[in-house]
Amino acid sequence: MEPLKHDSVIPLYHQLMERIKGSIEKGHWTPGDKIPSENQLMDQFGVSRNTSKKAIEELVQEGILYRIQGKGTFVAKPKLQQSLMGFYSFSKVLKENGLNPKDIILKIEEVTPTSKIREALQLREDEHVIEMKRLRCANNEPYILESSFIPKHVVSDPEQLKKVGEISLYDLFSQQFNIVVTSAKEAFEPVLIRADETEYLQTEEGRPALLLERTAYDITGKPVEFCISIVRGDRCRFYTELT
Amino acid sequence: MEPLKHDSVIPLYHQLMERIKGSIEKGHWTPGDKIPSENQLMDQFGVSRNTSKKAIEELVQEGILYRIQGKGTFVAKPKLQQSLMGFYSFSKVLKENGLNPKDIILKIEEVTPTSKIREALQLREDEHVIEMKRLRCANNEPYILESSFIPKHVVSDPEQLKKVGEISLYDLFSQQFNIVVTSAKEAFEPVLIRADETEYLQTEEGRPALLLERTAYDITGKPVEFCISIVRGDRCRFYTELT
DNA sequence: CAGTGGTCTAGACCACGCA
DNA sequence: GCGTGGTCTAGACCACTGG
Repeated sequence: MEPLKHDSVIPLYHQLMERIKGSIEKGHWTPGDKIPSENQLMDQFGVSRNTSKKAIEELVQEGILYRIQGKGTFVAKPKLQQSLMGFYSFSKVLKENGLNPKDIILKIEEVTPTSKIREALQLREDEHVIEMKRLRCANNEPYILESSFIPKHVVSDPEQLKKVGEISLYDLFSQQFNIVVTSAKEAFEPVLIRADETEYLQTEEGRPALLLERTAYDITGKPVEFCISIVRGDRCRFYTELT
Repeated sequence: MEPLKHDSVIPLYHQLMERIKGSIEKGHWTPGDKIPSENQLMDQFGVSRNTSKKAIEELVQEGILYRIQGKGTFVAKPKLQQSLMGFYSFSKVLKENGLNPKDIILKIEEVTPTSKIREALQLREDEHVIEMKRLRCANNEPYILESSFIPKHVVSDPEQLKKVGEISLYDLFSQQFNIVVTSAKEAFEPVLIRADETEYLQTEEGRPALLLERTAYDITGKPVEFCISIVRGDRCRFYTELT
């Protein structure tokens, strides 16, 4: 391990943060693992304890680590898994109650991205993406029609994507492709159900729906998924709190 | 000013945070004011610079203060005023650009609340509310049709509500009724424009729109406003970030 | 230039979790 | 009892802002 640059314009604690994030990215440490203590980092990188502490505290602030007094510092689960766990990827969507979620994969194929998708995923002109189209159901009723676009270079084996029936897409990213989704941007607007969507969503043309666009980013800030969802308006209600 | 308790179980930086927050609450310092520097706080309260720094940094984290290197530390505006400022009350709604917002007041009158409104505002059976219905425009085009329901007991003089043309409702609450709105809950869902709304929103029946319901709370957690908005779907796009 | 916040060091004592 | 994180001190040098 290279030493930190003590004469750099980049603060030591910031360099140390990058090292720690790097180790998580590379998979040396995974969620739940204990990372070295403040004293160990201090010796290992030749900084004071306050500096190693500051690096850790910032990462705790970012939700990447968590600490337990007397025990140690640990790698946290990606935040998105906390809020987007299991079913939809949208933050606070829910229709109360214990839904029985189920996904039907409609297609998985390599496509040429539209310019909108290419821009969102920051792709070069010639790069392809994998499109996965899913119908997301709860209690065997369709709620969401969703297409995920994933840069081809992040999906080592598209066959693996079929597993999204069993585990969530972001768990799959982390386990199969070694990509941890840590943040996302969303935009949404109300729309009407289109004729070609009625078949899947089992509703009528012109009914209210929400169009949701999400771009998901890995720990380095690189976009790894662009997702377009049509959400049935009669079955979902969205909540937020402002504090 | 009493000294801090150096032998308390409560950390010094935490006590100092309380003192600073207290000074803001009591109005000694108001948004934009410069507060004492780290060195001044250090001398004044008999702590080390790192301790006064930590207190300030925590308050910056909470959004109560902000710092500018070389200039000083300043009191920030309340968070809700940052996100709900001026025009809509919804957090991240915007259609980019410099809108020229304008509200048209359609009516202000005392009404008997529906059970839904009574529940949201936690009212007794016999309590009345003031309804204020507004058409909210930008660049002279209607965007939002909005009804605010306010418990009668918080509005000492309904005439004052007419001022919402000039200042925001929450500024009015604070200045006229001495109520500081500090949090809110929102729920939204896609709907279709109804016939009776077309006249105001200058659009056609059946077009996509967003129905937004917001309950606003004062600093004690008491609900002070329930608001129902119809937002034109073709003119607004909503953004959120998940981090 | 003096004052501010930003970074960093080298110490210290404490409360907590665990063996 | 030892290692952990939590708090705290007393210094230091730096970059930035303003007069």
